Amino acid sequence: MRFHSPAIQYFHAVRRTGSIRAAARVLNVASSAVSRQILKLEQEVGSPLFERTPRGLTLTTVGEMLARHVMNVLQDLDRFRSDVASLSGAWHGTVSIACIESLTESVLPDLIASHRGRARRVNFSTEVKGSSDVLEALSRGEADIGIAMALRHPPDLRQVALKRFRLGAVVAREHPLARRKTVTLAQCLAFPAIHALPELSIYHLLQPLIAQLSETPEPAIQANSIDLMRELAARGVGVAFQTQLGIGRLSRDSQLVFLPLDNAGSPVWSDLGIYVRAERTLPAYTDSFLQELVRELGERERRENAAYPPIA
Amino acid sequence: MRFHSPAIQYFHAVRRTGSIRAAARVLNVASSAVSRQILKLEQEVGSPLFERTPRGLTLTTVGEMLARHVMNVLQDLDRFRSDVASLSGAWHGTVSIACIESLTESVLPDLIASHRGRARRVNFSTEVKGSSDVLEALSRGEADIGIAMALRHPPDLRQVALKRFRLGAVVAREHPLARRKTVTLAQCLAFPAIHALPELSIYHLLQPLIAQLSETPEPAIQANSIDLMRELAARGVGVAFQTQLGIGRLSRDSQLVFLPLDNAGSPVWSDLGIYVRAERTLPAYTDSFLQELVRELGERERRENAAYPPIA
DNA sequence: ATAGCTGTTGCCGAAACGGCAGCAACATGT
DNA sequence: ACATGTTGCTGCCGTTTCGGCAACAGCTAT
Repeated sequence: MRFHSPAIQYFHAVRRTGSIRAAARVLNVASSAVSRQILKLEQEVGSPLFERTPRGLTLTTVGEMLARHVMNVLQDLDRFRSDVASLSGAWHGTVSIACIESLTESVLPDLIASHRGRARRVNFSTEVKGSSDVLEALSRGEADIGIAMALRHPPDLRQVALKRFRLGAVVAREHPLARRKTVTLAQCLAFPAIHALPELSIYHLLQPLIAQLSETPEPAIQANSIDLMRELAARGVGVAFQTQLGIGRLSRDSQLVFLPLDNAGSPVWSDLGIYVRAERTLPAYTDSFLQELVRELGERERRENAAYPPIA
Repeated sequence: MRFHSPAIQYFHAVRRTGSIRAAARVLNVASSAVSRQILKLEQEVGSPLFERTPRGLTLTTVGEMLARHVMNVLQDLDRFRSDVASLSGAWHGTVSIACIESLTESVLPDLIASHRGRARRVNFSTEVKGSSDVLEALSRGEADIGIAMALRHPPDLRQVALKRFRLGAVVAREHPLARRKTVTLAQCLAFPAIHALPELSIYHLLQPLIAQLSETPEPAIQANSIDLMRELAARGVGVAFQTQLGIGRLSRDSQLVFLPLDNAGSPVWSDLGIYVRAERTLPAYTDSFLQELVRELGERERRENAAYPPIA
């Protein structure tokens, strides 16, 4: 099923690989063929699409516009294909997800497992990144669904849902704070703290609050892995900070305790956004998973906010 | 600028014309070429796209799916072209509008005239239809922007805005009712009435209300032209019904009087919707006009509802 | 200088495309 | 009933486009 002109597909490959010869290898054709199609395209558009550098090719402004068009075309072709396939009962395809680390402990594996229980022939491709990288991967068409901290998102992305989770301190069961219901940041920082590095968005949530405190002790440990921070907290090394999403199972085993943060009487929210390319219609199997994802996150938001009601 | 394979464009032409030979005439190619491209497409998709009848070709289910894809591709290509053109300062293109008759008296001509005053090279193509035909033309890709009574719209259309206007009686200045501020339907029907035929949506707004009345006299005149109905009312033939949108200028000249309907103490609303194909990104020049249209209709809605405040 | 990478360009065979004329199937009008 | 107009489809054949091979110039790193 290859109705679109080779120029379109070659251009797409060159954009992804950043090189004509690399694109030719991926496409299993000679590099000269790719080169010629690109030159033909540039002639038809009337303007260069790439800047030629000794190391490869970079998109020009017009090139980026064409890239957007080509992405729309190819993604919609995918959708068409899946529509035709599902007409004859074949419900299969690959859902590509880019998300931040908080989802990997419980939300995402639970959802994927249960979804595959029902739809065996839907495959998944997941990639864990920082929030801004998630959005970028989505913009570049490298993922279908993105889950990231809800920052300002570029206009070519659509925020499907926005869920708020309370940020809290995470400590081992034996920790002195563990018996409390909520904690303030100052109370936490009286103990050794495990802080996120700036590449994690938790850093940007907590930093302004920490800056307001009169006394800011040196962090005992800094890390860029939610997983590592959680395990450190479980071993009693110190107080870590994250949403309860990231410690679901361990919390159930009662090794870890989650204490929602109390910031001068109000909660500290961590906003999670679900994103999709705006100029796109998702294939049915992808949309189906997206709906479940939104529902599940909404359910977790409801449960957690019921378990930890707003501070009066 | 013809990057897309001939198969795509030929298919599009065949879908529009409903015939291979007619498509060939439009495309300035031999019918055999078109026939072969369609056959090739069907072979690649693995399923027939058209049903062959002695009179021409009709889309199959798969064909409609492909038509949707092809429409997305070609409309997005248009947008890409306009994006590239506007990069070099050339802001031109054609805005295609399908709308109901109420807009033709004042709203649309005013807007188009003022828009062309600022952007001389943006052309317009307008087509007046019934509400459901407007939506259908939009779905088929025959128009960019649709304005219609806000009925249930198909899922492939997006309602950009929804504005409510009061339905009222329209009478000549000398009419006995002309001195009133508002009128009830019963009061109107005491006089000869000019009714809309079922093909106009006003019919479907008024019919349920008329059915509730104990006494329903025969309509003096039935018509399917807003324009004609207005002119008849101006000549004192009877009472016509419409929103004030349709009688803007004549009302200013005081030949006609608009009397908002009072239905048991509450207004009778006529909802106007502005629609766009959902799976589509509009070219910049089209979007610009759309914004103005929404703003202008919002402004009229505000002004009219201020002039005729809700019945206490 | 050598080796490795980049994109581009002649040359040539292969594949795709399009035009012409003719086919069968069906509808319409005399 | 017959002629004439459709419709889409199919050999045949020339033209255009595409792709592979090999060679080239430009640049980088060793």
